[in-house]
Amino acid sequence: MKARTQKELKDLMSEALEILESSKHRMTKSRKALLALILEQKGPFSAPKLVKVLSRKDACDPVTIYRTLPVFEELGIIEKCDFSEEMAQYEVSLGQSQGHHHHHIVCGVCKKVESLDFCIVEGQEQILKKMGYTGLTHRLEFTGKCPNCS
Amino acid sequence: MKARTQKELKDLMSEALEILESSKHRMTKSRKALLALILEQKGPFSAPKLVKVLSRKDACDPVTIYRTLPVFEELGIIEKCDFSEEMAQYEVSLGQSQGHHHHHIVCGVCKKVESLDFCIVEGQEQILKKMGYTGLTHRLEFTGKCPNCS
DNA sequence: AGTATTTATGCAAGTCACTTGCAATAAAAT
DNA sequence: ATTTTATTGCAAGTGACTTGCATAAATACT
Repeated sequence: MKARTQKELKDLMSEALEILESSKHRMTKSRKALLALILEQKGPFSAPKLVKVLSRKDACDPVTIYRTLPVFEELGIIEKCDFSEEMAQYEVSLGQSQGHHHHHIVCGVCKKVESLDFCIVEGQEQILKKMGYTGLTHRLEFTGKCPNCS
Repeated sequence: MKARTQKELKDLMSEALEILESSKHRMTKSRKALLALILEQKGPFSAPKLVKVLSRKDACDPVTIYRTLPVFEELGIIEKCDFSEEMAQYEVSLGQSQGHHHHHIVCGVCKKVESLDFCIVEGQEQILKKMGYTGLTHRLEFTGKCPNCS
């Protein structure tokens, strides 16, 4: 994922502000800082990653970050993307990225994450439905060496 | 997965013993207990699950379990099955189960894990190969409500 | 069998991601 | 301006897992 332009950042930020306001949530200093950092992420991000940046700047406490991310998730500002490894990963779900079901491929060497825009798994869920399962979701992650590292 | 029969247990145990002996590894009391417990698991299992049983019996220290599982993994006795959630999960990779690529579905309610013996993802990896990726593997996990919980 | 060699174990302590309780603070609402 | 209520930060805790190190127990050696 490429960096967002200034305009995109501004738009996404006000989109997020609106969501916060129109729910019973408050827009605080910490949340502004967190939101700004989240929006400038080039790819998926984890809580510890945000913690490192924000507590260095003394912008907000780690606990606040861990408590705010689920709030943002609930409001649809970010969503968990489950190429799980050892910690929770999120990505922005505002703007054009909204609601777009996709998977990732992670390079085992440089750890770069690339989003794939195709998914052929959904068809497979039909089989599970026939088996009696309901409310199906899935998580698919590819790992390999990216062209650069191969 | 159904429970293994006495005979299967015996066979798998001696298969494991052989592997241990033919490498430079020692067969100790702790490892015997751990191995026995692992083989009688009906489905995937985690370190903490084994810890609970074995340290209650005073059969072996938690640390030993955490140190032994990677050894067993390296020897091909067990393998990680990555419907990751919050902790590492393993399953036996000896006997008929050997090398059989498959995925799981986890019931979000009762947490029951079922193994699926189909996989249509491998074809999708071709696309990634064309993109220049090498050494591809993938991890696919389904979540839903099982027939009982639906 | 008895001893040397080397692997494996157990304990204590530490790390890392994440959570919880609670009093203090700061946003909205009035 | 003051009340109301959401939010924050600190301290402490949890759970999975790791590391260092001295002791114990397997295998190898004589």
